[in-house]
Amino acid sequence: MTVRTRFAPSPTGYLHVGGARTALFNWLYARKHNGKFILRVEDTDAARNTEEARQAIFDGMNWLGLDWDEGPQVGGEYGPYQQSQRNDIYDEYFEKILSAGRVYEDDGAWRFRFDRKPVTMNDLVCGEVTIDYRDASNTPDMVVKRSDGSYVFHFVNVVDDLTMKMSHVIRGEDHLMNTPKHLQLFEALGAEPPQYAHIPLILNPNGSKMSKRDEGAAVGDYPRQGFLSEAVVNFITLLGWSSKTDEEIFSLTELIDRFSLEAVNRAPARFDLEKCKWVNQQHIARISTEAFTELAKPFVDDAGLPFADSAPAIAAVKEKVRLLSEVPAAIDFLVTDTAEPDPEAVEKAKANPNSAHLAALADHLATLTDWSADIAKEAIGVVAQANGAKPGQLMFPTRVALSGRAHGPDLGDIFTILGKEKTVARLKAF
RNA sequence: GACCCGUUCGUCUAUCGGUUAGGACUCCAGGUUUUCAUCCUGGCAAGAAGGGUUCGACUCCCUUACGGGUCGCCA
Repeated sequence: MTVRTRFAPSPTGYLHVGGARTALFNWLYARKHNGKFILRVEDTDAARNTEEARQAIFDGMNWLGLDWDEGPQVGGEYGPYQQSQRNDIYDEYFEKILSAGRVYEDDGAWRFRFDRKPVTMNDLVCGEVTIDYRDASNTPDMVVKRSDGSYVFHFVNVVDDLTMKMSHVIRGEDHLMNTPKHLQLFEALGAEPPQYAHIPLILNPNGSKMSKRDEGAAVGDYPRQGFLSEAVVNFITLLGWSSKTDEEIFSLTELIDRFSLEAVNRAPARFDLEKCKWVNQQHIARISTEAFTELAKPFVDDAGLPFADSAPAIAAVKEKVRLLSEVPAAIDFLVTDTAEPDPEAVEKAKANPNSAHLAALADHLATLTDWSADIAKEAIGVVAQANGAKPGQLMFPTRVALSGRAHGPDLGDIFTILGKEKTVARLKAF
């Protein structure tokens, strides 16, 4: 049997992390088992659907690197992949349950008559779960076709999963109680249901349900906040899944290799932006300097810094930032003369007695004929010794004088990028 | 309210009856880096509560508490 999984978002808002993780787990499962991953747009709620939301979902999926084998834009043999275009199919399947006597009219709408019996599902994550459908007051017959003739979610979802030949349905735990309904529909249609796996929801740091406009909720915000897509993928996979080893930094292909539904947790996980940033830093450390420079370019451009001059500076801060968005503020003093110094750092440096030797250092550096990181650093040692100080003690004042910051790139990099003239000038000015 | 699912350091998690309950983030302290960061070492910190079952329970069962989910002619 071929593994076929799907992500079935409704285009009523931006792609949020919960949906992204659902998509991701389906994608990982399909890729791991050499199956197919299908994207299906559940746009039956005409009033709430928007084209922007549709595009946001595509953009989010593309950014995360989750490509689909069948669906909008790529087609496939079980299309169309938008529910708004599948009405003939729904009519056809509705006719089946109608002629089988499983639906009855109620106020112009059509309700599906449940079999009054306990329904047991064998969930790949939650295990065996039984819901008792003998109690009709708890499980009233559901509307499958509205009085305006349109079909409701449960019906179209099942017909689509059936006709699109889904083998596994991995979805949020909020659908767990819907599953018996879907199982009954499959049974009424005489079809074999897919395997279900309900994954726990993602919660806010305070334990409340994560929803729109909560920090970190919108996938679309991550690129402009300076996250790498692989880092975000890595992090949200860790929310509810574990490799069972001490490792936790994985590339997309490593995740495919290690992913399994058995290792998915049952308890909801809270979203921790701090750890997400740390994961991002780990991924930045793993990519090449060239790749990092390219990724940082938009941020440098947006900050109005000249990218052409910035490349060496960007390379110098690769190991210093957690987010790409931190790059401009980390390099501005290297590529412009107008960067605002940090008053706290300046004050601290001025209070440092070794700052008194900076003038001597400037004079000494000015006499040098060759210029390199090593030569300049050696000069610090010479000046320090001449003034009865240790080389290390002169490093901090020099750093602040040149950068206006207490933290930053390696001093050698600063010397090299600034060059002799600017270095001497800034030391004197300080 | 009814029905489901869940509950290990503040957070993400390992543990599938016998461990000094391990790792990671955060925080703190050292070390490396003649500087900053990275990095390394160490530290703080957990089995919701109460009953069983068992020679032995974080692990299995029950109860309670707490958290989440679902109860639409939304998806």
